[in-house]
Amino acid sequence: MASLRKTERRTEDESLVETPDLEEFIGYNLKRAYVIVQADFRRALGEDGFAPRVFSALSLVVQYPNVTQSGLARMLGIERSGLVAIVDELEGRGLLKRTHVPGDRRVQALVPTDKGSKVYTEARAAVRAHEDALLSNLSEDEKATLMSLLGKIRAHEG
Amino acid sequence: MASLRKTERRTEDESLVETPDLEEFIGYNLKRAYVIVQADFRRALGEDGFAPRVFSALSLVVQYPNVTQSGLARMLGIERSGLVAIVDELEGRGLLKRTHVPGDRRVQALVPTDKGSKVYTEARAAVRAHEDALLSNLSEDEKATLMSLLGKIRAHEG
DNA sequence: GATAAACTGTTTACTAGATTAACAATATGG
DNA sequence: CCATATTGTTAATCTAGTAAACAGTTTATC
Repeated sequence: MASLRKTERRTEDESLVETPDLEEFIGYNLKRAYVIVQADFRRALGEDGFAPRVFSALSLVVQYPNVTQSGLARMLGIERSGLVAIVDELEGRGLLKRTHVPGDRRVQALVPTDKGSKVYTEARAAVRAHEDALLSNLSEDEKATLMSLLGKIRAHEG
Repeated sequence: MASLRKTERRTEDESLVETPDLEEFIGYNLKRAYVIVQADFRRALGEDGFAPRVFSALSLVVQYPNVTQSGLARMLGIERSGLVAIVDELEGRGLLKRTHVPGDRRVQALVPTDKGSKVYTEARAAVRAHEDALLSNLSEDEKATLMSLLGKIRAHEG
């Protein structure tokens, strides 16, 4: 009998079928995994929680107070124009303020409110809990490895 | 001096800043990595290449000829309604045919045309080349590990 | 065999996320 | 001073995807 390539297998009826090409592709697997994590994120944060990108923006504003919108967009890897709605939402919910900066009248630095910092800390705990639960079938080592490998892909940023 | 948690570091001006929380989250890293791979996929396949999801659909139709649209949607993890446009595109480009099945007048099985099979094989080569190039900083072992870890996340599918 | 329930492909309406191009206000570098 | 660049913003557009409804058809149940 001819040897089988590792991507081939026998089906119930003994016809020869390769395992789907798709499963060989990192991109496809990345997408499918991302969809799962993202859906669970939303489920975990509930009705009036944050969308992932809003959470990300708040996170950076809390950790880098006085960041400008341009700077924040750059960090998030999105366009300035796309950030406006996100900042509008966070400002509308009273979680940050657009403040202007003495030396440059173009920029408005983003500063978290007290409520923003508090809400962020709670949301972060919820996100951590969601990831811990969802990824409970990965060991700490495996999570670290995954991070590191994703980091190698992210090295192509910028 | 107090010890620093591993997420803390000194900045140029010696103020204490944790590394951004965001970077701790699998979801965020997954998303950023996915954006990069997806963008490179489109760049590599060019103007009138396939969008990732159209490529995925064609792949499955070639490997599972006579799959139904419902079945294909299930495999791809999307809604039946969302698949219609994808199949329309592939049929419009002459890469597959909707054919009806003797025993069930509801379903139309999807069959790749000769052109469809040929075009798929070429596209697959292009996608492999894109991934090989983009992920050239990962060893084969690392790629296999990444696949396996993404698979553990995908275990939550269905 | 009648009737209820379920499934298939489809259309329509909608939402989310994102990009591009343009703009006025402002800042910076020859 | 003048050209160039940057900032935040709006408006138009695109893609990917969902949800709800529908007609046609099949399956299950009584």
